[in-house]
Amino acid sequence: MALSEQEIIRRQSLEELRKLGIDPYPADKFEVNVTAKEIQENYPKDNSLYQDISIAGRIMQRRIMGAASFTEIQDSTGRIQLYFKRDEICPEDDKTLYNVVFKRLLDIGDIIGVKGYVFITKMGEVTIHVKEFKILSKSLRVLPIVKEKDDKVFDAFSDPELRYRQRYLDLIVNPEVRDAFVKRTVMINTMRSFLNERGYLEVETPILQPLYGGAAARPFKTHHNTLDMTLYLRIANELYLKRLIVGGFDGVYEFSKDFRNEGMDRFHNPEFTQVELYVAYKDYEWMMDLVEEMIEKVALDMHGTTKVRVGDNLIDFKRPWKRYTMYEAIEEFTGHDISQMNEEQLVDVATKVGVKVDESMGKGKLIDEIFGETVESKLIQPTFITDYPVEMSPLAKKHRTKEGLVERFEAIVNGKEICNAFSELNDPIDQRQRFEAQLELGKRGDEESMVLDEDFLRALEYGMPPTAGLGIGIDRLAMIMTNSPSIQDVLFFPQMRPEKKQVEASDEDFMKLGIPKEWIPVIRQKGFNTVDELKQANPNKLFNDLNGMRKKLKLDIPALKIEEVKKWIE
RNA sequence: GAUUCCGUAGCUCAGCCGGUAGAGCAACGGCCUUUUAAGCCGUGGGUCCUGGGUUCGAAUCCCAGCGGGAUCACCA
Repeated sequence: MALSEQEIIRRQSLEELRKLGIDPYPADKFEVNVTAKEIQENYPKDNSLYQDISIAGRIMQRRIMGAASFTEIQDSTGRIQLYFKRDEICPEDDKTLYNVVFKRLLDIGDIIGVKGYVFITKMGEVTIHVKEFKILSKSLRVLPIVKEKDDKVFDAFSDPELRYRQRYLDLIVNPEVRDAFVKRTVMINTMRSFLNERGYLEVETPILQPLYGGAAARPFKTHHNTLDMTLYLRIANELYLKRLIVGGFDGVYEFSKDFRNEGMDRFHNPEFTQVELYVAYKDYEWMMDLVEEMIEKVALDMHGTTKVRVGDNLIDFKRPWKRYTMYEAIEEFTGHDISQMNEEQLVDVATKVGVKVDESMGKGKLIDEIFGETVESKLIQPTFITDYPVEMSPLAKKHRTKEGLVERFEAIVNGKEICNAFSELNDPIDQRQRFEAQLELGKRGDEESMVLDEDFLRALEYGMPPTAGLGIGIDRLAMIMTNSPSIQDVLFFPQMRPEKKQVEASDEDFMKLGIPKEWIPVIRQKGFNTVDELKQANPNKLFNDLNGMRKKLKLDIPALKIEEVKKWIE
């Protein structure tokens, strides 16, 4: 890859440092005894603090004025200004360390360690007066420079493609990105300790599964060589966790990466995270209480309040949340009471509210579609929707009193589902029939219908206690809790198409054609990266272009002759 | 997968009624010993995403491709 002018200069600086006996990548540790944040917070309150400090970070800004300079470094906690004074850095006659190393060979992006003391400048900024500094890592690429004044950001590093492909850069340059990810971890930690406090066991179950189950989705398929068999990446871990309940655990949970081979958009990434929880001897009513309590606690731990701003909405997670049955919700938002309707009447309502109806849709699917079309996006404040049609919920227990429904709920926040839970179906004979009904749906053309898992049925036949189960979409919840409009903002490395890798000929390949070494950079500069590309060039044009570049770059090498050029590409 | 918008210097962007490119920041050379997206003077830096086409001439117009965003479909 051809280097840009600035990259070449940085590599030259690197060499110069080495010539001066400075290792740009030293091996020894650099002891840090304070962070930028600690200084910013505590020094203004007590000016006797931090008079002998050692701190390290990345240079983010430099203002050089003759014999004194200000530099900002950034560590993992934030930024702080450094004050460099020539005669302090270089007390003797030799001013190289300041004039050459600091002023010329150091760049924005380099990582340095400094020792000194803290003071406040005339402008009122907490600053470290540097007594000595050490280069800890030389940066060879130019950092995008984001500047800020009065809360206005200049030259923001905002190109989504660059930000997602080079998340490390995004994290260096955009502090709010870093915050969102820290908050995501706070969220997960809160949930984990909430569940641990209740005595539930965190477990791990297979990601590679011979049968995929527990949800309705298309899987990723892979192959195990030794066993010579197809394996699937899990789309959920439900069926394995329930096997553990059969095995005698009272409560198990798993934070799991699941994989679904479906479309990608701002709410979907092919791999995503869920937490699933199963608790024996409980039901879905009990689980609703748990969800409310846990999510309220998440909001409090993350924001110190139950109220969270998400886009234009202020969402309040304070308990208790609203609860509707699905039929009530549909009636409230559409005026249609569908609770007693048959398939034909449902098709009629669905069509009226704008659902595209097709052959493969059963009664349950129709109700689900009507709900999705008319209700879901209108539920902004946390709301539980309960009692779903049995056809849509092959793993949920039949409702204790309502025919055709199951004991299931979803929590909807900001118009999106964040969790799904039920009283788990533990009747093995009913479960077998439900799987068989799924197979029927599959035959009708539903690509996401579930497959029959014989071992799971065998486990149920041994007997599973009544159990409440829950799945929470961690990424969705993180989006809401961090006010992120896209799932890509809460995943460090969202899925992307791979970058195009350019094939390039080596210097040797070009030299084999008889091209003098000093001309190779010129050829690359002209955009010829492979021998083939070069051979396809018109020799006269190539000859002209190369000599033109020689002139433009004022190269001190003899001009090419047309015969030479022709010989290369014959 | 469909529709639509976008792809110019390291970054953010202008130029797009066709005549081989500009600004700010960053870089380089000066001046400046507490500055504040520092300032001032000067300099350099570009396969204008790729490939075709139209044209005397394309960053600019047309077509195709690649990459990305948004919306829709599937889904969490």
